[in-house]
Amino acid sequence: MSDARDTLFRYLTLLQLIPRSPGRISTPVLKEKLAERGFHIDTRSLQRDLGQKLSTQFPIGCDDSQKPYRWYFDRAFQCHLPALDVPSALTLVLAEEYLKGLLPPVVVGQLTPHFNDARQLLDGMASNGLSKWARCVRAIPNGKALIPAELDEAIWQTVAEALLEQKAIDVMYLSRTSETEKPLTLHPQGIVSRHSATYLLAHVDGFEDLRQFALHRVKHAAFSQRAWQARDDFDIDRYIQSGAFGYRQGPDNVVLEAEIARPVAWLLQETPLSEQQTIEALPGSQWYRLTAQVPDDQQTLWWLMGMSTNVKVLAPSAWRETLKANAAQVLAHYQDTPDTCDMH
Amino acid sequence: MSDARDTLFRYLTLLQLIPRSPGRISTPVLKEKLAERGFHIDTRSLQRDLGQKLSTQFPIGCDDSQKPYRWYFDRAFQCHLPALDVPSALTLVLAEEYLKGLLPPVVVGQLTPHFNDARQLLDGMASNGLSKWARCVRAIPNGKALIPAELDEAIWQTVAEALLEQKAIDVMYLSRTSETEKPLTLHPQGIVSRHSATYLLAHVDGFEDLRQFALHRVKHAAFSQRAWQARDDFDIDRYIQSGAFGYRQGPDNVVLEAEIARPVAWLLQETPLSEQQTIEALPGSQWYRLTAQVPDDQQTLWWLMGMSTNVKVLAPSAWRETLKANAAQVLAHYQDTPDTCDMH
DNA sequence: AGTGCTGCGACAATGTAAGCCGCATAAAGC
DNA sequence: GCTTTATGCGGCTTACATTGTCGCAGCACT
Repeated sequence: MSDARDTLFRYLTLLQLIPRSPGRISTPVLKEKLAERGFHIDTRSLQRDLGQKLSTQFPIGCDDSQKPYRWYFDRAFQCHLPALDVPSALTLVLAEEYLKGLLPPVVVGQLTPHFNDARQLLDGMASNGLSKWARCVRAIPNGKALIPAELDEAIWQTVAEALLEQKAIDVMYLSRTSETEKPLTLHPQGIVSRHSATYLLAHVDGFEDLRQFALHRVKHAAFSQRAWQARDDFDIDRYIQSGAFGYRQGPDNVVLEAEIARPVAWLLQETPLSEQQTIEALPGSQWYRLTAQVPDDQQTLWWLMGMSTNVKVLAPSAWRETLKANAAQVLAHYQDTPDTCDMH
Repeated sequence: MSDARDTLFRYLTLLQLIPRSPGRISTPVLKEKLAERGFHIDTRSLQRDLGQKLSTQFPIGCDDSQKPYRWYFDRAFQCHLPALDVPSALTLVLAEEYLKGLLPPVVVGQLTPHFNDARQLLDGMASNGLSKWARCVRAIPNGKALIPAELDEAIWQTVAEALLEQKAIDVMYLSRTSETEKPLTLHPQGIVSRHSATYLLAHVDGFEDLRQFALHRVKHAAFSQRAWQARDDFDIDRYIQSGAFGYRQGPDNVVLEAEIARPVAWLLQETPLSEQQTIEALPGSQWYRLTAQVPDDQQTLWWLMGMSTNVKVLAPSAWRETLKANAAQVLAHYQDTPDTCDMH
């Protein structure tokens, strides 16, 4: 774009081209990339920019162990333009609280520079006003927080890049059934993060069918020589709804009718089950009548199950039956084995 | 800090001082803030920087309806130094997918410039390689996603700022019980986001006890004249664990023992319930034996309830009894009202 | 040893930044 | 209605910064 001889803008472009610390970029490559963007400058100028101007003002490092020097940004550095405002910073902190329970630590770690920036800003305020933000913001996750699966940082990076740049990858995969590591060549098609585990959707080289690979069972990943095989008919939403992750779901919504206890009524008034939802008080009791259009999926059924005695489902009858059968089965479980092991 | 006469650095500082669009900053104020940071420049230079240099290269606007001109950044603009890498961008997209179901739209909206940045980067890649990132990344939330409560942007901003800068606020609050709006003066102490609703912990002016205020029931908020009342004995974690959000929890962990079905065993092997967890196959069946140290809280109990027939709890006996009683009660519910309304 | 790549110091020509001044405009005060 | 004050803006000048060029020095590879 701009071939304006603006030095400021060239500096900024330069700063944007230097990757964060695990990454590196060499001087000649930088020169080339700058040229691509319309900055045709002499190598010497670039060297001066890096070595004398930028590296004195920014946390920029230089790996001079090999001759085309490699430049990189400090791992923790982050700078936003415009600067973060207070509400945004607080939102970031909240977001981090939530995400820590949802994504593998490494993946959240990918964003630490951003979160650090927010924390720094809030800490800075704290030093004046003494508001200890860390002590006044919490996120309570939805449902039981399982511990996110461990995941190697390099693997996440490789897989993410392969998926987006449409490359095939060679992996060592620890099969769930056989407990042995197998080398595979995969053609990534999608990533699904469910609860606390993250899965790669891909098909194995030479095969046509799509399979799921838990990322934390990938032990090694590298870009492959093989060309990436496309599947243009692939639709991730259709794939998920087809039941691949245990969330089989009818194509249409169903109308849920139920009687709900007062606390549940309050909850649903504030955070509704769906856009179409009505709640009416049932005269002469603490109960309410709920009607809502909800998806016909496992999630909703689980939610109803968790509400246990606080919700009486009236329709659809299939759910009613499922819940009833479930309760009967659970009860049977516990009556089969009487409480001989009571430890009280 | 740096009184280095570096123009680049001054430009950057300047850019950081200009707020995003709802915000505005006037030229004299900018001059003052720059001086605070060690940049003592002539007003004329500042004017030139803004009007001729920056505003041609950046999406910066100027409100010249009143005489000290007011400057602001384009609402959607975001620039990171160093630029986002591909894995980070993908992580941001994933994070947004999750957060959309967890935080009020307005709060997530606070971060849209960040997410936009990521999307832009990925879109840029797509135009080359045609990898439609939007079609290959999904997050499946944990548990039933209720619709996050509506919340006004200005209210979130006011509350966040008040909390962090320790100011009291005047609000109009829609009481849950009386259905009427009441004016209150609050002294914010904390924010808790639970599931899809966000609560302000504060005490009412003149009272000592802490109360929760659902942010979506706050209809109006403004900074108050009154001085903020501190409560230095306040500990948000203790407050939550004391049961304030329906998550009463014993102080100690308990040892959960249970028999679990094969799919659950797989799930827990990948995303454990806790750090201390063992799973052993039970010979001659598809069942496994689980032992885990878990917190004694409602969440865990709910999770067990949701697993229904796939988990048979052996200990602690209190949970066993609870689950059993629950099942009995649910069953009773449905048998009280026989299936006369079956619609099949 | 020769060749090519890279980094670096020096230098001169060019370009630019920034203070200063004066003028124009608009709002506030008398 | 006129002055005062605050701000924006164009132009001028100078000191200073930027940048291409050159020469030299390591270093790797041949």
